[in-house]
Amino acid sequence: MAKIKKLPKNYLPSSAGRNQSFFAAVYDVVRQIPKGRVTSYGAVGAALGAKSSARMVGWAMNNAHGMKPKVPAHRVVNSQGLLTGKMHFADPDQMQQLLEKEGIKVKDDQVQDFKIKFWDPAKELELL
DNA sequence: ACGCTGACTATTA
DNA sequence: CTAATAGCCAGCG
Repeated sequence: MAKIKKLPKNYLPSSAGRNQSFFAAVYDVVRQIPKGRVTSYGAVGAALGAKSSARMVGWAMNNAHGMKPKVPAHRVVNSQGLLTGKMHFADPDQMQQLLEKEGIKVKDDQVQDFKIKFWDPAKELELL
């Protein structure tokens, strides 16, 4: 796997061909999260080589609202499997509803079987 | 340019 | 178990 260190400026998304920003990479990864799976901010960051920048990932999600390519931010939860960012959705309950609709059980803002539903981009996209 | 903020995480008490 | 703290780094005023 090509190791990406600290988000090089010349990071080129799959087809964008344009060095957007750290967010482009984040969105790209988040969009690839399979239906019925979830991942964590730290995992996404780790896949980008910025494992310590989980906040940046979350912050990127904040910017993801209104993105043309829909970003399934509801599939991204914190390391505990908690829907910490649900409050940032148009409707707080939307996040849980979407997850449950995809077959993910959510109880009290917590993803059930989180370790089973967890999708690690760094591992699944190792060939990227 | 400087300081504050934040959809986080891991560590320590 | 919960609470507090430090590390992290890109935006924004």
